[in-house]
Amino acid sequence: MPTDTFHRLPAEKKQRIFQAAVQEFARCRFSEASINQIIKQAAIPRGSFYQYFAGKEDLYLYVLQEISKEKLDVYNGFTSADPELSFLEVMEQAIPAIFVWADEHDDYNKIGLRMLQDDSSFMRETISKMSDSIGIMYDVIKEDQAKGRIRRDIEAESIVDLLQMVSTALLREYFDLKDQKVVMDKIKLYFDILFQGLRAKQEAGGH
Amino acid sequence: MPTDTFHRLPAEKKQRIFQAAVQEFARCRFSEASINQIIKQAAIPRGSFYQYFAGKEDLYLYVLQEISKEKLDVYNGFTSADPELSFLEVMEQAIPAIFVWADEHDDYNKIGLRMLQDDSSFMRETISKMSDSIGIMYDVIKEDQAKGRIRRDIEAESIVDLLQMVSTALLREYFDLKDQKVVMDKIKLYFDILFQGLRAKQEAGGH
DNA sequence: TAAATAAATGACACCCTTGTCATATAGTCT
DNA sequence: AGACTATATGACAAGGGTGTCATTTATTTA
Repeated sequence: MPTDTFHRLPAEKKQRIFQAAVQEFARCRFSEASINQIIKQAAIPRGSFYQYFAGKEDLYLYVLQEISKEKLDVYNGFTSADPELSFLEVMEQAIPAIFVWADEHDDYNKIGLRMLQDDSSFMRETISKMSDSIGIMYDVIKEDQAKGRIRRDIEAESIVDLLQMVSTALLREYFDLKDQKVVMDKIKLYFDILFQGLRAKQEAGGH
Repeated sequence: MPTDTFHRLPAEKKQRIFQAAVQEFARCRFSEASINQIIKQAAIPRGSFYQYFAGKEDLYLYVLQEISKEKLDVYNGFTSADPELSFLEVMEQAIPAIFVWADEHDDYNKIGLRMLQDDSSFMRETISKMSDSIGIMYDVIKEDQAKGRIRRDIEAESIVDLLQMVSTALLREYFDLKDQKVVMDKIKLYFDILFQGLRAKQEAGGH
């Protein structure tokens, strides 16, 4: 919750500060991010910063909030696809698209990864408050389980958790590694293994 | 490579410094670890530290080296098991044991996890130099593939990579979370899914 | 226009960390 | 003991970061 003063600022200045913050939070973890760097980059004096934000936490939450607004649209785009497709099919289609999108928002995704690298109590709380957007997956998975497309002996919650684990690790590599093509291949392969492990067993062994 | 002076130190003092370093590197990432804290904890004066080590990197590598020595014995214990068991069976048996061992070496494992949280160039180099111990798994997996117990359409390298990904994520949770029993259950379940996805398809659908 | 309210600004005090270095102390060798 | 080498030690300078506050500059309101 930035100050009223901040909200009253001309859009250009607000944007300049937002950009500087995004850049800094993408550069390094929250705990290591420096207000000094941000105000230097945004070209605002030290005193002004504290007139706009209570501190680093305040700015960070503002940045996340702004990014969430943009992200929401993208999520909606994926979920409102053909409802006849199974969860696994949707995922198979969505994964490349998600990574393409991630490519175009390098800074935002870096911030997301940095969140996972930081284990301060502030970040734990922040992360736990953010993980709402995944809820959408549950229903689709449960439906597939009802239709006998996905193993019923595993809770949908666990499936989401495992998929998230692997996704996160892959996303991390995607940004760390030079050769992103290699990671794309990994993604296809590893999800194939996971899906194979998740698929309900067929009566007759189809080959 | 600590100084000769350090090596000539009485064992008790060396141990005191090592312990203090382990504690600090378990407390936080390398980049955030403070020499000040270490010398305070080890109760040695500032000047002495720089008489023993070139700097933080030097101390860190020394600590890793000492830990590696201890770790090696444990790895050997696991790998010299019954050679008749398949890789998946060995893993299923080893996983609980590994986590029990991890429990007893909380500090060392925290250090390991902190390594993954740190993406300085120093840490990247250090990590890449350390990942030798996994090589043992390849052979076992390849053998299982030859025997038709594991899918042949996936390279052993990839399998190790995927298993490591999930293991790392689980290990992280294991130490972050209060309720470690929950994570143990996750471990069983997720590896079950992975193994299911890795298992070579049988001709007739058993059950 | 004068008074009052809002915003901008940067010097300052304070905290933490790192690496160095001159000096003091201990140990060894002739 | 005298000389010479090996250790120990903590004060210090330098660098970076944070939050505050008295003061200046705009803006608005009466």
